[in-house]
Amino acid sequence: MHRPGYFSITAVDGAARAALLHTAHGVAPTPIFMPVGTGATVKAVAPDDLEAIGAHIVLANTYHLYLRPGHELVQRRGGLHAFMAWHKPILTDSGGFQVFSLSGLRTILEEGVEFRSHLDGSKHLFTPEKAVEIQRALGSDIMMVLDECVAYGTDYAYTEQSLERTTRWAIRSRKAHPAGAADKMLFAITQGGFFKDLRARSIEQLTGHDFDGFAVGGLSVGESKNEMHEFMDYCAPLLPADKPRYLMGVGTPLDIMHGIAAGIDMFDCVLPTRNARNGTLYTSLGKVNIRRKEYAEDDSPLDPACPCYTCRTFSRAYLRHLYATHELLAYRLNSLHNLSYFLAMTSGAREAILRGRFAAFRAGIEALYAA
RNA sequence: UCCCCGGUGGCUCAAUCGGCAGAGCGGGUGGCUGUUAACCACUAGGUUGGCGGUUCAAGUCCGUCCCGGGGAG
Repeated sequence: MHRPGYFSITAVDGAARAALLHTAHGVAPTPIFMPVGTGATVKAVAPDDLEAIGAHIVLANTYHLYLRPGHELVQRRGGLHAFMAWHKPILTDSGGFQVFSLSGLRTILEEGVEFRSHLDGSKHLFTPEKAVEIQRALGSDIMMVLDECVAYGTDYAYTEQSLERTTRWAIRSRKAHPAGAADKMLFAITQGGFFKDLRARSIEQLTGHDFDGFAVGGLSVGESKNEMHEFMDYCAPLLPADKPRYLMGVGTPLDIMHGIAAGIDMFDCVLPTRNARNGTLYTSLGKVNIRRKEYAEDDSPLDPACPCYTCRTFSRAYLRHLYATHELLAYRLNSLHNLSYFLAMTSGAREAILRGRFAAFRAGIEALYAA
């Protein structure tokens, strides 16, 4: 069976699940890590490299592409897949998080959110309908509803008011893009800050409607690890078991293992790509800061257990040299490796779930990053 | 030989009228979670070319020597 939106669970291990998510551009195995390609590019990495290291879904951003180069321009080029030459699934974020992170330039109204471009100060209005329209024009496979992500520390009253509005916006989004329309999925985003009753209410309201998947938003906004994990554990089981569950913006290897254990299927995070560009690399031996002097004459591969091009071909000494001298190749090789690592880690988790051995797999990852 | 310009952290250079010697880069290290991030932060590092003088106080003013650059002869 192959139809976009179809989500078939193949195996369950504790709360962890292994499944297949069908989209108009192919089937994605979960749990999955989705590299972030905000501006229609996963920074420093070409699509053929992404495919080679096992990426199945790439993220792009409504806010950024709407501002530049413009969603209509992308549509005239045949949509994002053709434009960026990535022919597997694309998930687009709605711009809700950008509205949050650009706070100060924005005003939230019932109708939508009014904001000023960080590029030229021009004024714009995003409504839930507009966000859907933009994402359809981009040709996204998985669209996200416009939501409001409240800052860590937001009080109960505002968080409650905000989550209710996010629910109303989600319902308007679904009306703008009815279930099953045009082979494109639409995911709702649950909110509720750091109040469990509000989290439960948000989930209850949104799961009462026919969305193709459900995301947990509003985590990794400055809270402690313990709080983040506590809320992952709380929210995941409340989400429908037969739909994909997506934890937005998370996270570190430990966070992802925790999420998978809680029953999350999808993750995205800038960490592997941003940290790669900033010199922090994830390996089977733990984190490696390639800037450090101790690697200056280290002829060993970055990660002896990693089959990626970077690790097969270059020494730590060379990678350190490239980074220290600001050579552009450093960004590509480091990004390629970090993405490889995250993708191998999540596909490894999937294999472990299929064999009923996820707990042991998770323990192995946790041992590497024990604080 | 004379004239002019200069000598300050590893490098390139700031420092008002004489008033707590700084920056950028480089060095060492940390951070980064739905990307305004090839970014941000911390830290080490000084006999201000030498010697003497004036002054409450000198990188700064005076004398002298050394070094570098330019010019004249």
